[in-house]
This record gives sequence, C-alpha cells and structure tokens, in this order.
Amino acid sequence: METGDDLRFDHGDQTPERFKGLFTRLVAMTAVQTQRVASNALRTVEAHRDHFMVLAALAEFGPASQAALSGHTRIYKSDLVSVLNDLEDHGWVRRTPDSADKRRNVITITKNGETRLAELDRVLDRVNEHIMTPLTHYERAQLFGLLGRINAHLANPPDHA
Amino acid sequence: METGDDLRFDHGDQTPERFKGLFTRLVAMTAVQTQRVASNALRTVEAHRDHFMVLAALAEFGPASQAALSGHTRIYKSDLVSVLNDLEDHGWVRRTPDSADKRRNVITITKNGETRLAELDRVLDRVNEHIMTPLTHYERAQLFGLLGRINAHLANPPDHA
DNA sequence: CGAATGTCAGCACTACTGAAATCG
DNA sequence: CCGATTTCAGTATTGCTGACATTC
Repeated sequence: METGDDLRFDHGDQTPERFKGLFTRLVAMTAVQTQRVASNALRTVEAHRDHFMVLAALAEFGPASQAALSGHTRIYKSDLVSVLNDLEDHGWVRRTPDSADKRRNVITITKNGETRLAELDRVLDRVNEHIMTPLTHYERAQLFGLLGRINAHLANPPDHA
Repeated sequence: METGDDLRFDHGDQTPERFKGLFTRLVAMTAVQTQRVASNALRTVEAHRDHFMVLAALAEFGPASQAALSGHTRIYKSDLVSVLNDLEDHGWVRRTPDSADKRRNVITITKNGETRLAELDRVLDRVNEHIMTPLTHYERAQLFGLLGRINAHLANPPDHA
C-alpha cells in the first residue's frame, strides 16, 4: 500500500540516491523510451528503423553492395538480408547481381523507394520533434554534442585501461 | 575494398547526413556502448546490474518486500525473483516470510551484502569515470540535466498526441 | 468477492556470432 | 589457398506480458 507497483520510471522518485549518478542507467532509460516512441510511430506506417536507414543510405550514397550498406548503416550484414527482402518485396529497392563481381548484389533505390523514404522522413521528424520538445534548440545542440563526444570516446578505443 | 566491413559505429563517418539529427539513434548507440562497458566491468566481479540496484535500494531504504523493491529499482517483480535467488545464494540478502502479511517476503541486506555493495560501488564509479572522461564536470551536470528532462518528458505522458 | 504478492513461463526486440556456399 | 560476399541459423540480453496459487 505504500508502493505504487506500476510505476516504470523515476518519476516515483523513490529511487536510491546512488542511481542518480549512474550515467549508464539514465542513458539506457532514455534510449528505451525514445526507441518505443520511434517504433510506435514507424509501426503506424508499417515500417522499421532499419528500413529507413537503408533507404537513406541508398539515397545519399547511391547504389551499393550489401557489405557497403552494412558499413553505411551499422546494420549487421546478417541482419541486412531480411530488411532487403522486405524492401524488395515492396518494390522500394532493386537487388541485382553484380556482373563485375559475382559475389555481390547491387542494391538500388527505386522511385517508390524515394517516396517511401520521404514518408519515413516525415514520421521521424515528428518523432524527433516530440522527443525534443522540452529543450530549446540551443540545448538540443548541446545534448547532441555532449552525447556525440561520449560516443566517440567509447567508439574508438582510447587505448587505455 | 572501399569499405572497412568491421566498423561498428560512426567513426567511419560514412553515415548518411540524415542520421546526424536522429536523437533516437544517438542515444541508442550510447546506451549500447555504456551498457557494454558496465556489463564487462561487473562481469569481472561476477555481478550484474540488477544485483547492484537491489543491494543499493535495500541499503538506502531498509528491508522491503519484493513488490516494494520492484518499485525502488524499476526491475519487474517477475525478473526480481532470480536476482534475489542469486543474492540469497551468496548470502548477500536474507529472504524471510513476512509474519504480518503472509503473501510477502521481507528482504534484508546482510553484512556481507553491504561489503558486496561497496565493491560494486567502486566498480561502477570507475565505469562512470571512464565513460565520462571526455567531459568536464560542468558538462557532465549539463548532460545529466538535459537527458533527465527528456526522460521526464517521455515518462509522464504529457497528455497530447 | 476483488486486489495484492511472489513465482514461473514465455514473448519481442536488438545486438551479435558462426558457419556454409559461392566467387575473386 | 586466403579472403570477401551473401545467407541462414542461432545466442544473449533486456524489457515486458500473462497466468497461477496464495493470501489479504
């Protein structure tokens, strides 16, 4: 009777003091929440995050092999297969064998794919705007900068213990 | 040959421009990396994030039922069971039936449990310090503030679409 | 009776690994 | 033969749901 039982995040403010300084916890919680918002929004148009990333990469860098796409999107090449199957089934990309290197496929975005990309772009813009509402534009830039630095620091091994 | 194949994050800087503004992506990446660092560190002492959270909650709020612990730690009560089994097996907590309410268990931290908590505390402090190295103390506070606001905004439904 | 508690079993999603088949 | 490319199968982790027996 003294505990709500259903609260999922910190607004119940009955969390130990020690948690307050744990960056890992804060980022993890934020990531979960933003991902839920994004997934929900994308689901309303029957899309997935990876669909957007692949289409965006194709639109910006042009046709590419799956290995190259994997590099552009950080999607594992093994996971890329089913994503491309989906996109191909809907006619958003074309997957043709590379005549110059028969191991490869050349993935090309179609006209419909570009339309789809524009749609997903709008959806994600709205998501981003919703998530960021409490912050001013200056603060958003700050947040991106700070997170980006942490990210970079963890990404390239700073060769220390 | 033009793509590295093995790069896992953005430092290859061949990512589409559209990704740069996607907060969801940036937080998700950061969360994955920080969680990896934390998990690895905790694994060296055969611990788990949830172990720390439960012990910390017990140390700060005193003995509690599992439902109350779930509220303090945001760990689902269903997931809490195995965590408590672990902690109990190692003698870090005691789990005794509540005589006043026979549905409940009363979870109490032991002396050894407090020692364990201190150990995990040191490990996580080092993790936090490592993650935060690129930022000044002022910037860390900024980052916490900004992330906290986003989090709060997403946590309590701001009752709009 | 309805609600809360502890427990178990399982789902969904994401990040990730390994290996086979084909080709350079 | 070594290495790259696509594909498939499967693992581990985490967040989350549902149901059940017991007790309030």
